[in-house]
Amino acid sequence: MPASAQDIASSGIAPPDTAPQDRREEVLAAAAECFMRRGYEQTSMDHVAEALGATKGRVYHHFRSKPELFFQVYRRAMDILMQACEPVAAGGGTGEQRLSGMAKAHTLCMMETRTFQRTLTMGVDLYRFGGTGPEHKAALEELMGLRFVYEDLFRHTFAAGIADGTLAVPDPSLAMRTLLGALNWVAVWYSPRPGETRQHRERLAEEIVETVLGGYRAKA
Amino acid sequence: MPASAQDIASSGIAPPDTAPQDRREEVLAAAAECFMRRGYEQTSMDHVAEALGATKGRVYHHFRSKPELFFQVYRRAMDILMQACEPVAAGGGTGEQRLSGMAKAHTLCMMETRTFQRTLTMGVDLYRFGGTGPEHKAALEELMGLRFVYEDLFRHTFAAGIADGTLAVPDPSLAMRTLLGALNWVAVWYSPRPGETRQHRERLAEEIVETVLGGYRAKA
DNA sequence: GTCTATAAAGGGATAGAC
DNA sequence: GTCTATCCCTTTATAGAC
Repeated sequence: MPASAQDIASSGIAPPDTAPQDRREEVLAAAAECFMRRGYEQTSMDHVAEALGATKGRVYHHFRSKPELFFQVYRRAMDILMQACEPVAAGGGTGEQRLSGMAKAHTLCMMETRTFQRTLTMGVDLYRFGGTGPEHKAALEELMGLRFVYEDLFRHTFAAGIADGTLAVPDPSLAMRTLLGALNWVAVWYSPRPGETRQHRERLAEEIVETVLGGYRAKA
Repeated sequence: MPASAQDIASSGIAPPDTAPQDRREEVLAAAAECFMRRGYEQTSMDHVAEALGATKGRVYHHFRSKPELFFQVYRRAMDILMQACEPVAAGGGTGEQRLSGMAKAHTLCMMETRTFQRTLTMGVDLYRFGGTGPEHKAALEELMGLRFVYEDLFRHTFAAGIADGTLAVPDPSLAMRTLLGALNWVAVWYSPRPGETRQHRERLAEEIVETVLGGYRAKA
């Protein structure tokens, strides 16, 4: 890393080797961290700035408002999930194999980008409780649409698995919800251990997926 | 009911047939109602007062602060869950039968006190990450303890089911987390339909429990 | 026991300096 | 591109009237 956030902030100018896109990224990551730790309402723009070692001026330069900042974090979270799961969903194998792979990829996202993913969860509440003004209704609708597309990957894979005989659920839509519920909850209780490696996370993800997909009852 | 909240508020005195404990209950119920409708962060003390047809003076007379009010609501939410599941956990039947009954009871709580339960699970995290001062540390610890006791009901039932051969999971603790994750998520996506009855909810709860406990793979 | 009025603090957003 | 200073509104909490 060429320079810390503090260095950049106190210098007042962006170093030549830091692209404008990356400066914006830094603000976005700081916001995700804050939203996860304190929730949306209790996160102030000052908190986000403080996490950057900067002041509000920098945050407002990159994002018009607090809702705007939240929406961008939400969108990024969705992009991460989609890029992780879509290739698996479109790949080869039985329905069960694809679902298994998607579930593992989803779980790893919950572990490795949990600040973004927790913020994503809050977005649902914001939508349902009307926590932001009606002027943002349209933006929220669009983000909810993204979520629906992602969920559809799972619904369709369930349907494919039923068709090829490798999956058995009474209702693909309900199955998608309970599966994603179990996996999304990982972002609530999981926290990385010191010295943890990618291998450890993959192993844990596999154990989680095996537990959930296999069910809890003893096999007759 | 002898008098409405509005009547009491405008009279300025408590009727002789209303015990002080019940007056406090009314405030608590109003707070719970607000937390259910708007979530914790978006609820102001004025909102609670408004729901009572009163002003803040009344709320602050019974509860020191907003965190105090939150803690009391949290405790009530835990009581609801505990009273629903503890009898089933202590009842008869195989481990699988008890777990099944507990899961159904838990799911019904998620549906019927939806936002209430969401405030419960999400709200504690916000406090744990240190938004409030150390003066609430003790109260917070106690509430976390209640949650642990509740989760233990499920852990122990998993262990019992493994012992009697009706359940099969690699790790009871992990199984508890994925199961409660799937069920807690119901509070995120569920919303009651117009004209919905208790019977509809029970049927849906049973379908959810069957999907989760049975697993998603086709049985060989 | 509840109300009105108000103090004190926090936080969103903007303007203009550098 | 970031900072400082500031406006204005909301919210928590308290003081004292009734």
